[in-house]
Amino acid sequence: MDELAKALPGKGPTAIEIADWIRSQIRSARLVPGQRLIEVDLIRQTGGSRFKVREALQRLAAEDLVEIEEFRGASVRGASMEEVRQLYRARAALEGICAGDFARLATPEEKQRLRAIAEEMEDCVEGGTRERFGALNAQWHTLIMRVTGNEVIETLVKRLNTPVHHLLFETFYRGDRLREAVADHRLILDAILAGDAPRAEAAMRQHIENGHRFLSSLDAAMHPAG
Amino acid sequence: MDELAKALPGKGPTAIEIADWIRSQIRSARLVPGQRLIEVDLIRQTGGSRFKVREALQRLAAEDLVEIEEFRGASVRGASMEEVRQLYRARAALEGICAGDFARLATPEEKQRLRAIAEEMEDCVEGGTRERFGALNAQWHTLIMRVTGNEVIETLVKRLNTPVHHLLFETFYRGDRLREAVADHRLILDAILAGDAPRAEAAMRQHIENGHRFLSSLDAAMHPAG
DNA sequence: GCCGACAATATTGTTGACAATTTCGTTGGC
DNA sequence: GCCAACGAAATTGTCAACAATATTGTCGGC
Repeated sequence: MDELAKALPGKGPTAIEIADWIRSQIRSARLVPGQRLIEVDLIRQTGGSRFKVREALQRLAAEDLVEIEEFRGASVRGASMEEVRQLYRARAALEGICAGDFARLATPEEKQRLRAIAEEMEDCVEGGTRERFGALNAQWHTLIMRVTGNEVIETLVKRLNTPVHHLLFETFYRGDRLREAVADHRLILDAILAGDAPRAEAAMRQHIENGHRFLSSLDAAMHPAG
Repeated sequence: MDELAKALPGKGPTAIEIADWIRSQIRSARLVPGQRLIEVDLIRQTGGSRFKVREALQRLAAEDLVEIEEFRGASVRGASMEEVRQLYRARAALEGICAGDFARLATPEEKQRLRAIAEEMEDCVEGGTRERFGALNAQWHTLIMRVTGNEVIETLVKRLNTPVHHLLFETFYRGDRLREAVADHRLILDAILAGDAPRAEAAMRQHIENGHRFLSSLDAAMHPAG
């Protein structure tokens, strides 16, 4: 029983906090696609009122993270492989442009910071945990998006990632893919250090396409016949 | 009194319909940034229950289109020029990649359709109305995004556009800018017809950057001192 | 044993009333 | 005339009860 959530202030959690909690449950795969979100359970688990819970579900529905059907309530929406494809294409566009901007605009200190994270990731392939690798990876991508101060893009990418986040830890972060990712990062870093914006952008796009291809092949292996 | 909204079925409008209605009001500048959205008024105007109206507002808040403050309710959120910059950068990335895909993947029929719209827009610069031009422009951009079947990107771009949509009709679609836009479209179309994906992408990015620059200069003219 | 109809339960949708808070007008003092 | 304190009105936040619908379990017929 994970009835944690909020025991902090006198008041109950706000709708945004409840939505964040549900979102984190989905990201960590404690809530899986198709699973129904019963209002009473959410009230018990979060300590929020029914009203707040419903507001939170509406917000999540606006993000297309949950689906609300009349008289059937909310359930976690799973992305189809086709949707995952579109989603990765959007990420390639957004993060690609950020990588180019980074190569053009980042200070030497920022570039060194990027290199430091990349090197720690390389060590992590053999010795570290998947959690550590995932955290470093998130830092790496975020740092690139942050340099131009574009919070809009950062928010969009984070939102695009949410529906597939659990897949990464389940199936993605294994030896082969880790080495691939590290090699991709190396290519991107080289282009950035050389100040070659177009090459940095192209390498970033390739990196994200590779991620999609890997995910796609895993799915094909799991659902062989069509 | 525009208490239109819904007189269709026996039942009242759903939360999504109410949200759509509010969104359209914002897009058409009948609701301006900073304006407060009073629940009672929305109930009168849409015919929805208070509960549905509040659900709709939550959805819009999740889209960052309205802001909800405790005990002060919802108000239309206006984007700062800095945010507009970030937003146009995201659009450049997303629509740029779509233009490249279009050049690579579109059928000859689709390319001809794009050319037809572009030519109608050219006629529209002199003889037509701003509304007609705006509609054609939306068709043009949508057609490019549709060809790869990427609804995710299409939805994102539409959402990114919402906060600035009213500015376009207020200040954007004047003689000079119209001619500029038509010239940009011509460059994009040329690259697409030549099957030159990188050039199409670059031209689309330039087109969107130009749009931002124009908007930015207008803002600078209106708020001269800083 | 399998299947459909019916009842019981569970879950969500809706409404109304009331509490908390802000906003705005008014009054009184200076 | 201006300003602060006060109070009434407006507005939103919350809750509980009830209605509508879906889901589940049970029973009887075949």
